[in-house]
Amino acid sequence: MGGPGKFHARDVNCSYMSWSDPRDGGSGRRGYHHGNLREALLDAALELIAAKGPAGFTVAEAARLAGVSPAAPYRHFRDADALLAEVALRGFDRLAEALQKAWNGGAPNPLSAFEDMGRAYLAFARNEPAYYAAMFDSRIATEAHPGLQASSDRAFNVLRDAAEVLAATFPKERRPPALMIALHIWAMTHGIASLFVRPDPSRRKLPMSAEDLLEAGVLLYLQSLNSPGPVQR
Amino acid sequence: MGGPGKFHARDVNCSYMSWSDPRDGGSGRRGYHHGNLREALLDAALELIAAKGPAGFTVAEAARLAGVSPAAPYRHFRDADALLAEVALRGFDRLAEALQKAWNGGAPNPLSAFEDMGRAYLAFARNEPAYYAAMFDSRIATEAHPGLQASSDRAFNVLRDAAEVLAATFPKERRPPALMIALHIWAMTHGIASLFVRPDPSRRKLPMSAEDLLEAGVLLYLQSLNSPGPVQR
DNA sequence: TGTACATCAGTGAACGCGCGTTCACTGATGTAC
DNA sequence: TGTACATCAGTGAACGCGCGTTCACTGATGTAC
Repeated sequence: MGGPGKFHARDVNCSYMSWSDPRDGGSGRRGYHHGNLREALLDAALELIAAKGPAGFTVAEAARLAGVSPAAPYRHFRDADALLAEVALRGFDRLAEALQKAWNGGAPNPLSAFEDMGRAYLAFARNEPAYYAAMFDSRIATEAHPGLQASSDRAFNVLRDAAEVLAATFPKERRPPALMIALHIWAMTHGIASLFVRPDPSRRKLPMSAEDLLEAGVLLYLQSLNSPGPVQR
Repeated sequence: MGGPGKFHARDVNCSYMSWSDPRDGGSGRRGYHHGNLREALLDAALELIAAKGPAGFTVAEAARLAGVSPAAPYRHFRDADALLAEVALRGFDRLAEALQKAWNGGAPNPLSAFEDMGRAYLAFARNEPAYYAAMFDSRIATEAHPGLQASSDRAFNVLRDAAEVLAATFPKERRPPALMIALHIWAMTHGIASLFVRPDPSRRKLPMSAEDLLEAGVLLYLQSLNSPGPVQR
């Protein structure tokens, strides 16, 4: 497995720079103190989750990946769940950031910005399966870890705010609440991401690109907001 | 934990009758041969998954629940994954059955039958979390276990056939393919079920009933199929 | 009806393994004076 | 600038545990004759 030294940061995320202690001159050796163990453990957890699913992560192996004794992680995390919860929290932050960036203030226009957000969600599921699994698959109870709920809400609120702007472009009569629109779009997007996109053993095949499927679905859904009346039976 | 004897069938599923060997006169004792070990192991797996998630299931504990030595399961399943795959397969069969029943041949009319199917999907996620987790959450690769893919397809085809019938009730011009409709509805339903319905530690709160959310979403989506033209910007 | 035999489901002991967590400890860091 | 000391991050050995899997076995079942 990749790279020199005992660490395996590889393509896990962007905090590679923090893996080697700045004080060791970049040689890869370190002294008694790791210097960045907390970050290193979070990176190791990501790598393990990506490789074996959220259940395949263990504190002992994360410590080994970080080149540290099995007792060391307990200086930074109360237990395995606390570490996983922190991974999930950071995942929500990254997702919120990605969605925010894709929405881009509603430019060039709310609809296409909205579609961009959907694509960003799928891209996140595809490119960050470890975060995605920690956020949605895992044994972590959202309520049990303070901050996690807030972080999750922050990500959803990006979607909700966008839905608010988008909804305002549609005729007012019979328009459903923006919150509901946001929930529908989230559910469809999340369903597509979970069933067809994330690189999991249980991923399903799809006779078209997931992006196209989502775009068509969102367009059809939103089209109804222009529709004059209720569906006819 | 419940009930007399060493077995814990409880409310796991309907095969309770098979737990006690018919040859022991219902006393709960059994001889050297279990008589229904395969079924008992599947039931035990369901119970364990329900209690601790798909990762919390182990062959040894399933054997213990079934009142049998840890080596016995290997007479019936090659390994733990084979057992889990069988659980998933049966889950798809049960889901297909539930959807078929809810669809009820499209009666009383395609739209309301379609809505009933959606509710049946949510009910399945709510009431059979163990099956649901084994089917969608797990480490089981659909392709690796013959029959599993077919079983999964069978369930989806119920939805697809229904979409076919439903689509035929809408104006033909600009109507998307029934397969696509089915995928959109599946994704939205699955998203709602996964995020808001299944009783998991990571379930989210919802400001309305999941059933109402889904019904509104499906109605809005289908409404667009009556709509005269593409969405206006 | 009885007997010999093949089949096969379950036994129980054993193996090596990795886990989570604890503990008293130790070595590095940084700060007060 | 130097020294004493508090703080704290990481050590390494140990614990008890449960796991998956194997093995030669044994007892029950059913079948041939």
